[in-house]
Amino acid sequence: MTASATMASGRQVQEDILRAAAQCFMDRGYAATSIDDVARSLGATKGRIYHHYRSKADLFFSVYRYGMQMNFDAIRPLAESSSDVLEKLRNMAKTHSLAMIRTQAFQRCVWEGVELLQRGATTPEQRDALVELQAMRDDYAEIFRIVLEEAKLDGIAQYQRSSIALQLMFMCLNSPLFWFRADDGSDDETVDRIASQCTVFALRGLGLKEELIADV
Amino acid sequence: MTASATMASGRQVQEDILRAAAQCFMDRGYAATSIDDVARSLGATKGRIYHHYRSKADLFFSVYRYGMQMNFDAIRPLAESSSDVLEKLRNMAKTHSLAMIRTQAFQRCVWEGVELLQRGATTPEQRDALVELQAMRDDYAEIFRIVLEEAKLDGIAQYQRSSIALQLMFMCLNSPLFWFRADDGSDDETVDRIASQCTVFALRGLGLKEELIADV
DNA sequence: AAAGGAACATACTACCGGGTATGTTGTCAA
DNA sequence: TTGACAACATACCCGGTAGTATGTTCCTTT
Repeated sequence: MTASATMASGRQVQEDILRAAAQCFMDRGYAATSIDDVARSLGATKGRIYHHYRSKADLFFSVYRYGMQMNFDAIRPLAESSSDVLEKLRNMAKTHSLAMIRTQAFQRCVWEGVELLQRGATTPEQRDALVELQAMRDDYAEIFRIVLEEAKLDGIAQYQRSSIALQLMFMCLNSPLFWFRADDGSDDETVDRIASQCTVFALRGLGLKEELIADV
Repeated sequence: MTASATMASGRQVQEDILRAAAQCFMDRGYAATSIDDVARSLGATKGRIYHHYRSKADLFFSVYRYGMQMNFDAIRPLAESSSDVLEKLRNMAKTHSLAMIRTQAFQRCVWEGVELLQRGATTPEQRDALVELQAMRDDYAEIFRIVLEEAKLDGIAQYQRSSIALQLMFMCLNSPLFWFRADDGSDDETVDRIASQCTVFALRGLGLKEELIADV
């Protein structure tokens, strides 16, 4: 009983740290965030964090992984559903955009993690960790790419280079990451409207006809 | 003669520093870039840079301003032309996207500058400088917004909230900033094709009919 | 109840990077 | 020719930060 309570609170502590870290990394960026910042936002000190994570990079990577895991959990059931391509594409796009808003801090860390790899991650171990996370992210994008190609074959979507089309679609769906502020109008209604407009824009961009998008 | 030569080389030196700084800031981000990095990439030392710029922030802001100036120079003549709305919108969008690719390093700094302001810029003076630059950027976006609203009134474009539509359009046009690599296929042909696809995607997203986009 | 360890806090080190103070060299004007 | 200044390079200072080493407290297990 006490053991399970301890374990549960142990997990809770980890999640608290991840959440605080995600927020700090979003607010100031990876390089400009100090471990002390994260600890202070928890009302704690370094010791707390270094007890659970080996380094600043390790903490950041955990945030990255956690964010990607949430994305997979949200999208995989939709991708594996038996809906037709159109329905699948619309659902996945909308769900992804909603996830970007709802888990903004984590997804901003994912974004910066991608940039960290594009640049030169310092140590080789960090590079290895980033490469693995990047592979996770590529797998996620691959789910969308497959649906996209199928939509193109069905004549629903039209685009030239599929890699660029994928990038552009994600740019639209991810867009709220960069300008959405959680404090102003963060009721579900508003959030849904924002995600809708982003999704419609993305699907239009992919060449979907207006009547196929109307109810998004 | 020698005086003008000195002045000219003086300007050249400034531009060299700005270019090197833009590249470094793009490669590693503002916080992770040291003045020594910039100096080293110039085959020089700190002294060279601090002789021309008062601080790291000042250097960064100069890169920001220089990048925005290039954007204005490219877009203003188009916005002031007597073309109809459709032609104006297409030209401006395509030109902007091309500029993002061609002056990538500077535009990445503009992007990060916007983020720096959204976050809390340290000193008040830095904040003031960033606010002024942000105003410059808002003025630039305003040029596009006006054309957009006109296009909507003409029934050419369709969207809900114009602020979000503007964001989404820029996200698409700016997209190459984040995945384009200058080293691979950087011939004009390829660059033009990329900008085209981004522009088509953006215009579609804004609700333009297919026949109005065909020749972009 | 005693020992061992989990879960931290505190105190410290080492280094890096922004900024400055000072030295050096070439150029130009009087 | 000389002094003054531009255009740097060199040497140095110092604050901040990642990481570590060492307490301290409480809980759990036997």
